Amino acid sequence: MPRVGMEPVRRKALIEAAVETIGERGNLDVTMSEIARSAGVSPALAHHYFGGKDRLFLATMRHLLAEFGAGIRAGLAESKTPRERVSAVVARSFAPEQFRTATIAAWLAFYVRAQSDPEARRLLAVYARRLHSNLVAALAEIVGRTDGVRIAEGIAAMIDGLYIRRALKDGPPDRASAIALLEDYVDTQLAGREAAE
Amino acid sequence: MPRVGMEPVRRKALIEAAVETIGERGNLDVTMSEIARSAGVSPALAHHYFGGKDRLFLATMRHLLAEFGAGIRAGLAESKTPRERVSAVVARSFAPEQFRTATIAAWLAFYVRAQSDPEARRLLAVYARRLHSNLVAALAEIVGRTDGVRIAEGIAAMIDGLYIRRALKDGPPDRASAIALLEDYVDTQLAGREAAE
DNA sequence: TATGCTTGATTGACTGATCAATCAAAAATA
DNA sequence: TATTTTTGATTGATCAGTCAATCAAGCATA
Repeated sequence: MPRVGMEPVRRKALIEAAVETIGERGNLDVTMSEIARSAGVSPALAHHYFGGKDRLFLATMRHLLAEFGAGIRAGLAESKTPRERVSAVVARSFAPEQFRTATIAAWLAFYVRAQSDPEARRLLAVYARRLHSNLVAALAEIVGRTDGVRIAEGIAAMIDGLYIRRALKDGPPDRASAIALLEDYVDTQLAGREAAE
Repeated sequence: MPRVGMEPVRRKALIEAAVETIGERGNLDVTMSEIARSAGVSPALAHHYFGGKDRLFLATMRHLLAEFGAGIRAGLAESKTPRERVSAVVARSFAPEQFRTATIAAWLAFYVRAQSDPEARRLLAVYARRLHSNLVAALAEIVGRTDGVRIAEGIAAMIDGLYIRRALKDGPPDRASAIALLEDYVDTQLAGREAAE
């Protein structure tokens, strides 16, 4: 088995196995053995490459955050107007890879983790801040900074709320209705503010 | 020590200790010993009265849900108009007893629990359904059933989102701004819909 | 009023299982 | 042979749950 250059392959396999295992279980009470087995390696190897369970979890969070961030950036890149950028953030937040049952469950589990793990908390705070500033930047061009900040908070709260509520439902996630609810919020808010200017 | 009639006293103390302990830790990885110590009794007594950790957790959830439900009912009782009832639900959702750091953390932990524990899931589903039907009943009187259902979903998502986001912040919860964001959502939505009728 | 019985309350000590982490050694490649 | 990859076996710690024993308060009886 041991060919040279296996490290990045194994790291990736273990991280993806962690997402799946956590997603299936719905929480972080998964063992290193389970994750390793799902990745097709021994538990000892997982320790070898990540140094411990905590660090495997953090690496998994970073992976999820990086994917999410890449999606947002791609969406922003192909948008022309500020209004389109808002829609892009919303749409990418519910992109199929993100709004999957396993991914949603993992996000939720990591939110809880952030309550007690400062590094996990810091990572989530970074994500929240970026999302917020992207939204504010776009919204401020339409309705000014003050209202932009408020609407951005409403959008962010609604996105997170739809995620957490989704975690309690059965069946496949309904992306379309989530996006529709958000778009309706944005439209209604912008209509009200523009009229008030 | 052992006076008769201690059972209800101890049950209550243990449940409240569970909320505090879970709230401090931020997750459900608390031991029976910790909860029992915080309640001032031995771990064995906690097992004696609740039969196990799982059932203590479920009893704790029921306690939280019952308090929440009582708050909502009280708010509805003192409201006259449908619009007031919506505001009452919002305000009571962020009532000081509910929107406390420890309580919020416990809610979040129980949301995760519901991913793997069917009974926990059932309890949360009951709460969600009641909240939804209360909101829809009030909103339908103002904008009709179709829009009422949609706005109710938006409100519920935003409430849950503000809870989960609150869990990541430091310092005391800011109830006022949470309520303001929700009220703004409701006002803007109702204005748009009424105008469209 | 004193005596002893019953019952609920309470605990300390123990057990069995689980799991993260370690390490020395094996296996495969370069 | 030297290096990287990989694992089996082991350890040490943690905890939920159990159980037999203790303790205090009421209750009945004499």
